[in-house]
Amino acid sequence: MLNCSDSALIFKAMSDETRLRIIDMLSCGELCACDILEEFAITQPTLSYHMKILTESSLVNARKDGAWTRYTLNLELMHSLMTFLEHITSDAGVVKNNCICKE
Amino acid sequence: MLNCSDSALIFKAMSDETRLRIIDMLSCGELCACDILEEFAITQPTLSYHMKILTESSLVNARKDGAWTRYTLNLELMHSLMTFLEHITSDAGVVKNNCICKE
DNA sequence: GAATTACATTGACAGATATCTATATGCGCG
DNA sequence: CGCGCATATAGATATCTGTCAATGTAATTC
Repeated sequence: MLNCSDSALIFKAMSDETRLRIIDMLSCGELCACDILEEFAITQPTLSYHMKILTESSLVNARKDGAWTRYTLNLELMHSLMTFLEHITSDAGVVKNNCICKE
Repeated sequence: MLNCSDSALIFKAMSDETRLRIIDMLSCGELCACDILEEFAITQPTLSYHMKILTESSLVNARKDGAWTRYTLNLELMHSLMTFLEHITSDAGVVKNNCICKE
């Protein structure tokens, strides 16, 4: 189960429109950086920077294939994130030992 | 339905551990700033800054009650956000006209 | 009405972020 | 090997973020 600290880092990775659109694209299947780059008005190093943030947060998996880097969405983590959201929005409380309503 | 631009702003508001813990606390019910402040090792102006980010993103509603400001969670927006997450992780694609898998 | 409580605003500042240009790395091919 | 393509890294820079101390504002209480 994700905690608030881990989730904050994941949400930070998702706090950029470009990166959300990349996630949306990857939901359709594996893509290489050059496929993604075509869809945006950004330079190649900027995309590389965004992909690094997405992979370091584990939201996206990277796989080397010759000269290409193939990216896929980490659906498992996305689902964990949705579970986390359900918990912090219900009075179950993720931070059970810290939630003042439990005192 | 939320788009990537709106959602990015909401995720930015959620990209901080303190703010996630505040959301978790509010899932138990209405709280005033002083109740929340007690749970953190931050100063009152810093909490005020975080509450402003949460309310401006519409994740949290603020209500004046005499000297107190009472905060509640905007569950409707949280649910919209979960729906958005489900969409960008399925090949339905939020950015339908932009998703390269549709070309 | 003076003191206290609850909260917001301001100004300062260190550190993080997003972007670019320039350059490096590493693979495949002729 | 040497060239071109795909991607990463480095360096520079402008802007944004989170935090604090100090101060302001408005309601409450005595």
